[in-house]
Amino acid sequence: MDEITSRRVTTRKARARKRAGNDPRAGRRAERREAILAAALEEFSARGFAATRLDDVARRAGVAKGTIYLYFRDKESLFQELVRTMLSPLVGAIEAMPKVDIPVRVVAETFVDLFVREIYGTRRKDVIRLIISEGTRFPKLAEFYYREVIARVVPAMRALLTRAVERGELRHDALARFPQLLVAPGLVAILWNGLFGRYAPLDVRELMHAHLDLLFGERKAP
Amino acid sequence: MDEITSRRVTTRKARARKRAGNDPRAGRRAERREAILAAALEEFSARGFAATRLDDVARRAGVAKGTIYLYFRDKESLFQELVRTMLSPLVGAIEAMPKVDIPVRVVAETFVDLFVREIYGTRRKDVIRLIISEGTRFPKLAEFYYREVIARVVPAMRALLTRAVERGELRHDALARFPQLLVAPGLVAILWNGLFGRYAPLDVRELMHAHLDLLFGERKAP
Amino acid sequence: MDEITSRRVTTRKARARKRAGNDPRAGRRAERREAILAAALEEFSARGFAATRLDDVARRAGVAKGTIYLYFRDKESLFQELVRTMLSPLVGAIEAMPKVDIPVRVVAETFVDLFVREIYGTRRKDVIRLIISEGTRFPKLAEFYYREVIARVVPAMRALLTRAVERGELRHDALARFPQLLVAPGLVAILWNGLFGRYAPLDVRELMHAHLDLLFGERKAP
Amino acid sequence: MDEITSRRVTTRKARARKRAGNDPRAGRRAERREAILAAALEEFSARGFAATRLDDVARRAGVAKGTIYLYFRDKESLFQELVRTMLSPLVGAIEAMPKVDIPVRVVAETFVDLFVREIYGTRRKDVIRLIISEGTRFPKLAEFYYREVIARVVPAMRALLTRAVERGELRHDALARFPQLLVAPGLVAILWNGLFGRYAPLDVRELMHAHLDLLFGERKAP
DNA sequence: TATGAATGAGGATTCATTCAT
DNA sequence: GATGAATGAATCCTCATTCAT
Repeated sequence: MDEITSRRVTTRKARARKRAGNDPRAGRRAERREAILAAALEEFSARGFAATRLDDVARRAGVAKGTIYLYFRDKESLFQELVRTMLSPLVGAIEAMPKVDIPVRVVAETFVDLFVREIYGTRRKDVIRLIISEGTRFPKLAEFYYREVIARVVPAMRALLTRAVERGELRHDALARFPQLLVAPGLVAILWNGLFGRYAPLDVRELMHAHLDLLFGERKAP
Repeated sequence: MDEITSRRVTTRKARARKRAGNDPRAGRRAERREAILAAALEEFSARGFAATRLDDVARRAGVAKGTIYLYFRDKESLFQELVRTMLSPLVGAIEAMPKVDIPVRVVAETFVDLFVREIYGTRRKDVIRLIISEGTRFPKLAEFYYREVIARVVPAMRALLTRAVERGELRHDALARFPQLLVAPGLVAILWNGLFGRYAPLDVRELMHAHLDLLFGERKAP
Repeated sequence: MDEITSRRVTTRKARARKRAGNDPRAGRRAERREAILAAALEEFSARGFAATRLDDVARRAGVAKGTIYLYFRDKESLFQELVRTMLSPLVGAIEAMPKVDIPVRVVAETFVDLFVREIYGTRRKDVIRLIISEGTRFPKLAEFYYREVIARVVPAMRALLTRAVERGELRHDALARFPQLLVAPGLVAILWNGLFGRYAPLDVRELMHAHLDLLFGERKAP
Repeated sequence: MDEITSRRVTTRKARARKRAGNDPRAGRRAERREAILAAALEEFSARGFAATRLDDVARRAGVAKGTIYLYFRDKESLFQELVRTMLSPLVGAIEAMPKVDIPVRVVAETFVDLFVREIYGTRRKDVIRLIISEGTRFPKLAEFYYREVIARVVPAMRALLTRAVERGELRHDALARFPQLLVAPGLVAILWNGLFGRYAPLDVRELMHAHLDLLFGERKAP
């Protein structure tokens, strides 16, 4: 992760002030950083990494071109920090996943809801799309995503599902072997709507619940 | 689609010869075109549209940079023709899909096999990845793909599945409402292996059959 | 030379206090100015005028970047004042050169010693190097150096040497016509050690005395 | 020297043609290279490395900005090749220096003439100035110059002079110990005229002969 | 047709200078 | 006075596209 960290553009004095919690500039600083990241997300999502002009990011963020370089080493670093920043809350959420045994259908529904609410319903959806689109050219990014998200979520899901199999709640071990099958439709929905949304929008929630119906049988209430 | 057609840069004389079917240069021409397209696929897949240099495409194809422009209007046109060329055989195959009723499990397995063999097992996988990665920036391409592939496959699948529901072969209409659920794992496998293959390769065939098991219950033979 | 003078950025009040000789901030001000000039010498010497960043000068001087502008109009002005400041004591020393006639060998040795001690042995050596390196791009600076140093030293030397010729102390008028011949080896030593010192350091003192031996014949004591 | 070599921007075919000696483009290529180098010398001499704009070099050479990059990797490489190209004939000349013993005064005069004609009287003078000005920032260049020129000339001179001392032609070993003393005035002339030429031009030939007079006593013919 | 040298618009990055705090 | 964040002009370099050969 070493390279995915912003330069600290602060002097000793400023840092002292910040430690004391009374730096009036810290807030403004954070704000600008946010603005740049938001603008970057917008632009990178619309055009991809290579075709995005930092000029446009700056304009959209309402800062001068040079200002971006006060907050991020370079274009690549901005991109990587964007992804990292957007995903780290998710990492936190994953840590907090239930360890006790819960009916598998409940687990699945919780997971689906989490996905719909926290990813599909937010700009994180765009970040996922960016990782998919640019991951090949940013192996470091793919690795970060794998390590911080995938390598935590998949085993956790697998453990839950394996115990469900053992308890006889699931007929097959298919889902336990391939927890990816649970999210697959969610990812497809993200991609589909990005590409074909204008011709035939796909309702994620409907899609996901149809998916759960297939896996676990009809549910009672919608 | 007007723009997704290559300029034919041929003289009147050449065209006359070609009509007579005795142009010794026609084969050579087709060969070069193939070489350029093959090189383009390689480069675009590895780097994405914007980061690909026509210089590299030319070198890989064994032609001069200027030669590309004798076969394709510009970089964008090369990209679009690449996708179109790679997908058109698929479009043909889809046209030939069975109209009579066949047991749904057989349909699904045939479909999965087709996907694994004709897409996952070929460079078409890379084309799919390109559409996913670059589709946002090439709405015309997304539209082409939607019209020529999606808009034909999805309704055809839906019809087959709907009749299966009517025949009582399927408990739910979930799959009929969202035929996307059938391919979702296949797409995820393509993306997963592209991004995380080095850390944790995913076996498509296994994944897809586990998926079918979930949808239709355990099968007999592998 | 108008531009080779620092702006005095002082308020009326401050100036009043200073006139009264009781400004506690005057010392502090001079100190900072020194610090900036020292840092500037270091940086300009190492990187040349164009490649020097004021950021680095500020950091090295322990002040903020903006502070430099409270003491110097701009980068160019800082550079010019640096040279001027470093050379002015030299100008003073030159004024005090002996007018009476002294044996020429003694004059030469005094001159050589002065050069070694006051130029070669100090940071002034770096200033000379800077004038040589950047003089072309700063005609004003070259002119200042010519007017304040060269145009005083050379005629003075010439006068001394001419009288030595008249007194029969020197066989030729060569040295009188070209007093530059006396310092030439000194300059070469400065440049040589700057460029090739790491491969083959040149001992100035040895070099200069060998030079004097050539001009005047072997001396008695080292 | 590895890095001081231009990229070969030629294909296999082109190189084959060149080997056959019938490439009609080779001449044009060499011409352009010359034009760029000439323009670069002009600009680098006038402004120094950092302050020179490749835009200006291109304009002066009558080529487009991008063309420079077909001949030189980057600005630094252009600079280094410029120096190398200008000095290599000199290196050849040095190799051809007399090994047999010749009266020392003749050696010195030959050397001085060579200097005046081949360096002072040509653009090589500017290259020397560039090495002096920029050498600190281009250690590789200083090293190249040291290795290819200095490390050959100085020992050769020293050998000649040492033998002259042994033959009793020279009273001191001063010159043998410091052959630099022979060229020192030449370098000073280069620098002097670059800086103060407009106020007080220095005649190299006169200066050098005055210098020789000092070293060896009055000469017969001018 | 094929070539590849040449072009120049475009975009990332740097850094002197300004100015609100 | 002092600070250092912000600015944006300036410049290097890349690469799609053209065109003479």
